[in-house]
Amino acid sequence: MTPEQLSTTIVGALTSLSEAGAISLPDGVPAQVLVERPKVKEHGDYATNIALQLGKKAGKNPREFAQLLADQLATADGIASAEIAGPGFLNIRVAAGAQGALAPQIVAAGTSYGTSTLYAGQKVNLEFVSANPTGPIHIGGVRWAAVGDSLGRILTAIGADVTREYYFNDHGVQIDRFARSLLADARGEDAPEDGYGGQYISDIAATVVATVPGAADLPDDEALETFRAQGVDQMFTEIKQSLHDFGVDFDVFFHENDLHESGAVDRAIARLRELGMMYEQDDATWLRTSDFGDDKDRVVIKSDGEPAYISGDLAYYLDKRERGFDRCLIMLGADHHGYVSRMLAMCAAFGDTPKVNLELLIGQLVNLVKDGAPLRMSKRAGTVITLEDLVDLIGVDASRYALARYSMDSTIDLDLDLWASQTSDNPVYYVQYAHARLSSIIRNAVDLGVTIDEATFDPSLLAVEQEGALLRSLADYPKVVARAAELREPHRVARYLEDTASAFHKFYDVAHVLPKGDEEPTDLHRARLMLVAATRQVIANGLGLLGVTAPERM
RNA sequence: GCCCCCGUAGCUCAGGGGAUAGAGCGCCGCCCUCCGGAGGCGGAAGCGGAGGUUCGAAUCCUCCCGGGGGCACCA
Repeated sequence: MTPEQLSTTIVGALTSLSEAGAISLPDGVPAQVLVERPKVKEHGDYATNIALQLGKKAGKNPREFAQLLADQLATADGIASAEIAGPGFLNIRVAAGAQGALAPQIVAAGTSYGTSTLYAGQKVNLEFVSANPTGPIHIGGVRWAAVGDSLGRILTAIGADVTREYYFNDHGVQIDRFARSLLADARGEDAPEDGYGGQYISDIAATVVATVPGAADLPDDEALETFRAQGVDQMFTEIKQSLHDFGVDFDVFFHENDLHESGAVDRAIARLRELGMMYEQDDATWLRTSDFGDDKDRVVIKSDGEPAYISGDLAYYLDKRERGFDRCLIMLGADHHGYVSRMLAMCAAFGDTPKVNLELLIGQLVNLVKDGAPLRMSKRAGTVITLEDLVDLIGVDASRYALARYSMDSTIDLDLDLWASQTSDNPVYYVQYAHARLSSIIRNAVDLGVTIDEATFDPSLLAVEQEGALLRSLADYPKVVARAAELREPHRVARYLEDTASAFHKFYDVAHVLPKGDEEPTDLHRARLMLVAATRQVIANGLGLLGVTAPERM
């Protein structure tokens, strides 16, 4: 009995009551009802507020309505009891057998447990990181790498066809500054005033010189072009490698340059012109974004005839839509939130639906704390902490978990001493430890001759309170995944895993799974082992969605 | 000045309009003849403030006070 099944059961009961004329629902019987887990265990396994919601509409007081529903539910399969509480809550207890039946289902489903078809057939483009190749990925980008990749996994789990995309800005003045910085370094000159600093500039400059001997001695124009092309290439290779080592692989690296060279920018502008969304003023060409909620209109072609930055965004968005993406998601840092309204307006100007065809996910910044003080300087980049710095300090698993564990709406302070601790308590180890412990039990079971078999499994044996609690936690998983996907909130998966790990430890504390000493394996041992196997599967699946390893041993 | 995010336990953060607001860390006190004590149990401790909507608000709305980040014919 999962919450979804319970919801269906309640809908069935409402239907019966309605058909029997016991209640009259002006709006009809709802397709599903909210079933939640009470905070207080005395309130039962599940609770629903449906009587509070429908009572008034049905012309009855909520408690009276709840009583009718409770009586009807009492006859339903899998329901042990239904009691009215407070103003009209219905507290429901599920029969032990109905609850335990989930365990073998999870084991049979394996890695597919928790997946669904909510987004089946939807093509989703997920753009994240997209850092300029002028330096290593810094801590802000790392958050999007962790969260974005996890979100991609979660959306895939609900059936979406996800493309991870990195918008590679190789077009503008940032790149020029980068090239000039490299050249200056290679020539032993001071870095340009507006240039990039840090050891990595020297490293890359040296690599360029090694690849193209004499590059620094070329005439300025040629030298700059060589350092630009080679440097961007080097930097980008490095970025891809670090992301790959971080477990993040993109399907598409999209070059901004291509938009300009292919005429895509011109086409996008022409399209908007046809739609009547453009006008000329002060020798510039403007897009009417203020018609769609933006503060003011935006210049698309500057008075000098050059395209403004937004022109690339227009073309890029149109390109994604033409590639067949129903939903374009873009993850940006809080320092870019100013773009949101103009981007959504741009989407509307094309005749699309903002927040459906185009969604901008804004995430807040990350501060790192070590030894109680903010950590700012990188060994290699000098100015900011990089992805490699973070991985060196706490490892890939802890990095990904730590960054994905918090709501993106929160500015977070990561205590590196906590996340680096491998022997002390630390949320990622708490969850991984549970997985290792579960794996260990399963290993030992083999030695002791305890086997799980769906045919002989008796769900009613899982009657201890902690077993029920753990089963209910496992039953929550599909909904947690669906909700994390729909809200674009991967942190829900991490929090769920912590709750489930806790439920497991509580179970483990009171229920011995394997035979002690010379004891012969019993049905109870086998039933509990089934629960252990199901729990291990769920935790492994959840960690997989976060891109964190599920260790068999630690 | 305008816009976005945040303000919940000593710290870092969860909390789909529901009942007695949770977790980890830290602090105090307990629990190992047996499957991994990297665990479990108990305790102290909290929704920035004021109004409003609602049967019911940490959650929705308004204002105020704090903190962070943005407001180019830059990219």
